[in-house]
Amino acid sequence: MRDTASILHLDLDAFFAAVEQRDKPSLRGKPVIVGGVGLRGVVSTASYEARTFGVGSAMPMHEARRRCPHAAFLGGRFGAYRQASGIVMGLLRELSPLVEPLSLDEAFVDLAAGPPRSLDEDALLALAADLRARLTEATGGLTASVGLGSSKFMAKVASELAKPDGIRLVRPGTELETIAPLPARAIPGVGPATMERLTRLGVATVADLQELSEAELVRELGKSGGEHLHALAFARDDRPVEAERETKSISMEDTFEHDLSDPAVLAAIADQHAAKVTARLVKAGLFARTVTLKVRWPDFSSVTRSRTLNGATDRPEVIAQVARSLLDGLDVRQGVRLLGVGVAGLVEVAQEPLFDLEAPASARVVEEAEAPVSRRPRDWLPGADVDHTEFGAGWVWGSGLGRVTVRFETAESGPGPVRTFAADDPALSMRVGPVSTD
DNA sequence: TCTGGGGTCCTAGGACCC
DNA sequence: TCTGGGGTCCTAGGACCC
Repeated sequence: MRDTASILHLDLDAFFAAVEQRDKPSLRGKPVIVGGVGLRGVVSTASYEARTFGVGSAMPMHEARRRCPHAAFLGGRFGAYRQASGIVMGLLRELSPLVEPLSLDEAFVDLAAGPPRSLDEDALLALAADLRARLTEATGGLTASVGLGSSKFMAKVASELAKPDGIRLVRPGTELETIAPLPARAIPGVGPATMERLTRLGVATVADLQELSEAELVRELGKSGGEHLHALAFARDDRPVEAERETKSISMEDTFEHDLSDPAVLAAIADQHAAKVTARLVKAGLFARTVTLKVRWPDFSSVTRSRTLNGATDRPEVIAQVARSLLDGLDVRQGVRLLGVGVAGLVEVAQEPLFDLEAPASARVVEEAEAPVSRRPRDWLPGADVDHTEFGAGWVWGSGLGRVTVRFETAESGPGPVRTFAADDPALSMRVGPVSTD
């Protein structure tokens, strides 16, 4: 905690949905839901129009469809989100070198670490207003909420209070009165399980939380969680903004449309996951010592099995072999809902066993994992960018029964016409380039 | 026809070592 | 007629975040 509100937290409003509305003029002002479009998908982001129907993040997609059947349901274009995010993070780095991204749509900035500037209230508010205006300009119409406060915690609380499309500064000295009336759930780190425990202790608000001793909270939540929560309840937070955070783990997992119970099929999927994870490992220039296999059962319970090797590796056949052997130790006859492979214990130098003189993973591995797959029906994900030789740029409105329906419009075009094609129409192709589907 | 995917951090028990 | 005590590593599970 410091005596100026010089920590900034920025949160892009309904980010994924907003990018879709920007690039698809016919969806502006309408409910848009981005998420998994399969049987078992969940909502990633709902536009504010969709939120008025009670649709929110992490909600099962079938529930979202029930609540808001007329919404546009899109699969998501991470290339486009990454591009927009990059523009925003670039603007933040112009303010200060100390920028800590939390995700594609969120970051902290330590304004006291930037060039010499006034950090008084008016100057900070002007800076935030200017930032928001430039952000909207640079991203083609996205909006962000900005919070300013004397700590990470207060900046985050402030941006939450500013939503959507606003600015909020919590004046140093007013932290306690700002947070006291908020629900305890508003404190980052208090999720459903912790809130359940707190409710049993009679806690509903942050003010209630302040009545509990640190010892009581430690007894209920453990040492780390209890001490941390007690401090935040009194707005005590001196965590620094950290620009560089090293990667601790890399993983890939997949929930299947239907549970799988064939060991050979599962082993093949484990291999594929291992190859993709290794490709990312190699791309990052890292080597891993621990391989983890994750399985979710039909009842949604899950188990993990891990093995730590003597040396660190970046070879896909090694990681795949370990994943397979971990899978061998599980009885999959009951069915498997999700299979994941991950690596941890990451280091920057190979520590292969000395007797193993083979070179680290070849470029071939990376190419294989990244090579574009041939076009299959499932590539016509709703919302994906396509090109037509005659009609130009458009996006997938829907597909099925060997057909794909496309709306031809772009961010600049205004609402455009809809046409339907055969799914294998050679005139139609997935768009490649910076805004392609990820 | 419930409940994604990519992460981080914490806890707890057992092995192992000095 | 027993059982010390830290520190570290590994494994497994769980809470939480976006």
